[in-house]
Amino acid sequence: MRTSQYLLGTIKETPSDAVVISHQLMLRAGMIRKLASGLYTWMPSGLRVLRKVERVVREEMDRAGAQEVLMPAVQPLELWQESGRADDYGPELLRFTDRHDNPFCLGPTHEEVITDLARNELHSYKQLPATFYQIQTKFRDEIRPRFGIMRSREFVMKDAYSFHVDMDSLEQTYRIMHRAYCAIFDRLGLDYRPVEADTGAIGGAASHEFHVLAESGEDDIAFSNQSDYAANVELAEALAPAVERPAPGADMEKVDTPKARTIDDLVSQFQLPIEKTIKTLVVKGSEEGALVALLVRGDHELNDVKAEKLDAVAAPLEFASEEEIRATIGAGPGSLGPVNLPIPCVADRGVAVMGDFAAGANEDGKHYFNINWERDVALPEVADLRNVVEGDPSPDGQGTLTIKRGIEVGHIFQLGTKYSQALNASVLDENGKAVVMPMGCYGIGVSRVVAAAIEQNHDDRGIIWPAAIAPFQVALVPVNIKKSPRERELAEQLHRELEDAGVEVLFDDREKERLGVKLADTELLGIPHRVVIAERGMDKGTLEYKGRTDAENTDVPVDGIVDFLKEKLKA
RNA sequence: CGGGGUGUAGCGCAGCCUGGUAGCGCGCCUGCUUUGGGAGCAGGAUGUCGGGGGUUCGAAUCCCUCCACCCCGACCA
Repeated sequence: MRTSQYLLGTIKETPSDAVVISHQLMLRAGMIRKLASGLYTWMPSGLRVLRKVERVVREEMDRAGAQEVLMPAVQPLELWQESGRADDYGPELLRFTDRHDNPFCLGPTHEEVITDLARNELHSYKQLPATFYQIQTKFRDEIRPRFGIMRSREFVMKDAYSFHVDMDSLEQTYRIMHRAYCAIFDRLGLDYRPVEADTGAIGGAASHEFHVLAESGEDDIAFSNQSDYAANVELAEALAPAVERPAPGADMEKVDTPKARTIDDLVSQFQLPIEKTIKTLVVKGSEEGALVALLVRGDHELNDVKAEKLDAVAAPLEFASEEEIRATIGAGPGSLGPVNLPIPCVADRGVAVMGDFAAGANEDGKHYFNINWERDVALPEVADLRNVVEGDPSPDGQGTLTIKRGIEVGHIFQLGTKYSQALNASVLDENGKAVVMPMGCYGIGVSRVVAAAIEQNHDDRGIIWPAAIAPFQVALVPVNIKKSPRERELAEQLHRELEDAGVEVLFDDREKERLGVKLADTELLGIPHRVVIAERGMDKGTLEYKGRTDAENTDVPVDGIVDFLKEKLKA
């Protein structure tokens, strides 16, 4: 490929509305352009990367025995009514009608369509298990698209669905898919973790998310430093502390704290250790109008997924307003605590082992210090309520937890019969009896993988592509093709030889650009290998090679360069 | 959806407060020079100042309205 004939589209200045690095670099490198909020055009170099990710995914899905299909992006809303999701999907599902006034939607996912296919095509247990996948454009009308391709409204996804006679078969395929996903992300060259995930409203037996580790990720991932344990922080269990509750020390006292409305105020104004304070969070109860207080240590955070699971607490979790709190407790937020609290209360496991701690007195501007359970107030129901923090013991008993940010790029799920039941997708088993097929579903955000790869692999000059997904393998850069016929001739010849050898090469044949511009462009685009053709080296019979992450140039003999590069590409 | 912000040349921005016919840098086009890390000089093209309405002799600027885009949204107890 010749740069002079290629829509490179690199830009020097960073567009002002891009906040994450992958978005900035994709725009600057000319990979994408925005059409509207959450909608992007893939430019030539970006599409090359996207296609490479697709290829790896396709190869591994095929290898895992899945069959590729392609379903329509537009779906009859009728199917969604049949599954019951038309009502609970909400405005993320873009709906519209055709000219006959029939309702349709743009597919955010394809459970309904594939299950419809399965009920029409699968009739016998002998056809099972069967796994179908597609790589296709999805649309979700996100409330707030952001971070470029990372959270866009239209995006490319690989979605797969498996059908089974029984749960054993589903589990088996699930394990195969788990392995296939690991193979995919290994090949893509990404630092990732499969983590246990919330099975959410759908229930189901098991679910794993695949996260690419990167600072800009939107999820917190906790994993053990000594075992394979990894889980979304939403899910990671905070074990009960191994220590006993200490015996009470000082007497409880009521203290005037007029200027302490937050834990931070309290800690700084009264020199209290933060681990000796309690936050009292008031949320709506599951019964109409009821409030429930949740207690976590001052330095801990409430985990709303855990809180929501409590019987007494309303789901989804909703915090009480200041007015509601005042009306029932008689004091405002900032002065709440477990002593003399007129509403039910649940304490975090960590709170249950505290002694001589401080909390609000349920009177404005007053706190109790040196509270002790049982002596001053009965110990309420105890539950795991908080987010795990770095250094907590791993829930599997091995090692301690590290927490890192992750970008969710894959999610696999044992669905069970939610959709097959609703759409009546069943087969006859070996006894001639109809069984509703348990299903699995398996997604990879293909376009998001591209952004995640950049988040994880870049420097101040631009993108550093993993070998498997670089848009080009080699950049061929003559210093001054206009002035030097020798350089031009050699460049043309190498270009031919490399292409004949099956190497994907970007030949920078622009006459008007200076060397610096050409080098900066190849670095911004992240091409892994670069060969500079210069008269200076040609006099000695050498070319200059530099890997994208190399500190120094390497001189390579002209007649050995093709083999040299082939060797590099093999590694 | 709530809160905040921004819309001026292809891109990044100034001008707006204090109304008087629109500017800078980059990019683009032409020519000459230059050529080992984002060149120099000279010349040139490009704007419904987001849309609509209003105030005014006169509106990018003031007022109303609509739209688009961006940012933030338990962490406070």
